[in-house]
Amino acid sequence: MLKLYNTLNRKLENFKPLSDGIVKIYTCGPTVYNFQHIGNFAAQIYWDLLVRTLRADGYAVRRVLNLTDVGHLVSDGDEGEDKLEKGAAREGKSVWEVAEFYIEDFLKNYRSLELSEPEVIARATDYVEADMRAVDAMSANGFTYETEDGIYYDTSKFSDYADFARLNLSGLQAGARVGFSNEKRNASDFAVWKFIKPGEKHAMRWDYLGRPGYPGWHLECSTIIHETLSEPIDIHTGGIDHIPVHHTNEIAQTYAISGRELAKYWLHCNFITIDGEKISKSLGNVYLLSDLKERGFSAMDYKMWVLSGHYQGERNFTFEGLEAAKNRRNNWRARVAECYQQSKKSSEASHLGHAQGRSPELTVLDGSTPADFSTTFGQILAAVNENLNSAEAFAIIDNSELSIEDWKKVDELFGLRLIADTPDVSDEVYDLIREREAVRVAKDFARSDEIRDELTRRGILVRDTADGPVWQYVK
RNA sequence: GGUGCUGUGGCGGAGUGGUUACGCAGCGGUCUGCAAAACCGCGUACACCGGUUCAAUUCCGGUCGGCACCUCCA
Repeated sequence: MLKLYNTLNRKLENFKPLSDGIVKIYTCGPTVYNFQHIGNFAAQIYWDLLVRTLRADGYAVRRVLNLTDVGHLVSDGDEGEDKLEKGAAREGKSVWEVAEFYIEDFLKNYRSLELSEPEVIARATDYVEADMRAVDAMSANGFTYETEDGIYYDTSKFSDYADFARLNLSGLQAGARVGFSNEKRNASDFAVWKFIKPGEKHAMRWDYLGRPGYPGWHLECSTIIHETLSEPIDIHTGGIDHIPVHHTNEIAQTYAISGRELAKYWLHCNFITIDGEKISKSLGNVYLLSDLKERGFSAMDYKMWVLSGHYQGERNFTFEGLEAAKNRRNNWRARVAECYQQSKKSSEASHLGHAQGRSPELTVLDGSTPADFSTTFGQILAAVNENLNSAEAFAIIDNSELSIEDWKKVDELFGLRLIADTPDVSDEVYDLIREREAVRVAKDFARSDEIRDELTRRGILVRDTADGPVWQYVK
């Protein structure tokens, strides 16, 4: 039974899909005006684990990921800059080109992390017509009002507005920013559509209500869910920073559009810090996956690090920690290589007739359904079912004997490319290993070392053990 | 000010009312032509102060830290 921590009621709950066997998930994706750093990808890794766990549990998953390619203002002051516009100015490109470039980069990195592809990747700009219909609906239902600079959501019309984030609206009032639209009726009101004033620069613009404008900052998620999955959905994921504003507003919008609940379960991941500090440009600690690669760490090493902790915990990234994750993964790969050698050994043994008289894997089938969680992989899956506790699952992997079939399942569950990155070696290499052992036993150490060097050149490390030589890939 | 998260051995990081988490690194040993690895063993962690309890790292209260969000942000 899968258990998840639901932000909706701040409790660990047993997961039950809205309709049997199918799980609808929406993930808040990146804003594509810059490179995504490793913290952004940590979130994607956690949500990928969620999807893979659900699939391992036998559910069909339908997931939508959005890409925010509509520019939004940097600040909510009237003269704020648009991030995409800013990026475009910086790079001498059009806003559309900027979005395209960073979407490509995001997807490239996303795939390098072996993250399962969402069924729908929705670009916000493809849903602007739908945004307009959404605003129409909210207005028709009496949730909006118009000001000089846009259409606003009247949060006082949604009595549950503060519930999700447990907001203290009067406190919000006190802290309200001065100089913000004085036409707003409530401090928590927000724009669902913004008008572009005459003379104002804004490359992305759409005509609506007889004037140019663009959708509000939070609208796309409500709209995309409405159009693709249709609310209510099972699970909505995002970062903890989304709780107070973005997700609160999504819930409010969806209620105003259809009167329905948006999602049954809300999962929020915590942030990672780097060397104990927030990831920020001013601190100069914004690492990209490409930066890690330059230091000799693969995307899989990073993923291994992310999965060695928990999505709700505050993680502290250090290169020392990454090194540990990398070593651990390499050790697992050596174990995969050992599986090949075991099966090779036993097939050779049986070829020589040594294994006669007993069938090696005598499985007793009594026709009953096997108790999934009693197997080695079952224990691993059970750990992950406890609110995605991959750290616990990793400890089980460390302490259990895994067959090659188990490793395959582990790869399916975590997407760590353990097998793909650890192919069995060729017969030629096996011959070399055998030859080396033969000459070594004959005490021809010169020839033996020569062969070892040759194997090293091919990336193969051979260790001499009491049970004969064992190979693994050079780390 | 508001909302949360968090404080575990050198580092990372789970978990639990009484039993070894785990990984990485380190140390000692075995093995070994060499090498590397492997294997075995080792560290008596749970911020502090109280309370509950036969027993608390694990529950309750307080204290002191650290961090994030509240403004686009995973």
